[in-house]
Amino acid sequence: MTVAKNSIKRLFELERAAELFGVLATPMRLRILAALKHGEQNVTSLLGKIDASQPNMSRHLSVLHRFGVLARRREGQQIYYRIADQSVVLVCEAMCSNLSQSKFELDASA
Amino acid sequence: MTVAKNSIKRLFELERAAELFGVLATPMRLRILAALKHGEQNVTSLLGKIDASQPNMSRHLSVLHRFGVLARRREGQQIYYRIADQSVVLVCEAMCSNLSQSKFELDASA
DNA sequence: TTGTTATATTCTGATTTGGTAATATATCAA
DNA sequence: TTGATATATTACCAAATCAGAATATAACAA
Repeated sequence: MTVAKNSIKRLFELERAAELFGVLATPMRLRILAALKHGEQNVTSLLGKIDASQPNMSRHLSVLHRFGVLARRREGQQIYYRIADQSVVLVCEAMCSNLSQSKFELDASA
Repeated sequence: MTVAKNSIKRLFELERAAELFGVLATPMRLRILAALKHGEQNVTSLLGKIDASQPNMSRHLSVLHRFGVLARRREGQQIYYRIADQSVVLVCEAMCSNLSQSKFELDASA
């Protein structure tokens, strides 16, 4: 690959990285990721753990899904979301360990 | 520390993490970080490598500084910026390696 | 002083984003 | 079919954010 093509590739990579950082730039979405860190859950289950209106939860989930962070499957009336790419969790953990050497965990009361 | 206090702490941590992700959610600021990755530079030097107006560069630098990502020192008329906390670079690298197994590097022509 | 260079700040306008409320869709059960 | 439950989408508003233009400040040189 030529130098020029590498440049273009890197340009887009930074755009894409910035975009993904933007997806993570919301406490709600970080809470969702933390809640899903150890396994899939359906929307109602998430609503029980995270303080959000149903439409708002749905929208955040769809953002995370659209950018490839979450995958989903339907089972009857429920839709189960799961983390699609564990490396995003690694990014969150890197950030959180940066912040105070504590873990990226969800406490239901938070 | 009590469970409740831990919850509050985690709450703020996620807010803070989201805030920092927001700081990284701009291609310009990622370019600045990539450019500073291997050592400090003054503003003019950065302007020579990154396509941005001077006021715009200055503003992005001040955001990065305000959130503790960059440190700076004055030397005569120039102000030199440097990465204050290398762990932020690790976060960027985690994100970029996630994106395509390529390195978080700046190519001047990008 | 005055002028020049380096950098920062303010103002403004366009765009984006998050939240709420209301509505829509999809699946299931009867 | 009809009704109920789970989830998504749309419409709207307020707040945040980015870029560009103009202006301001700080340091140096003469």
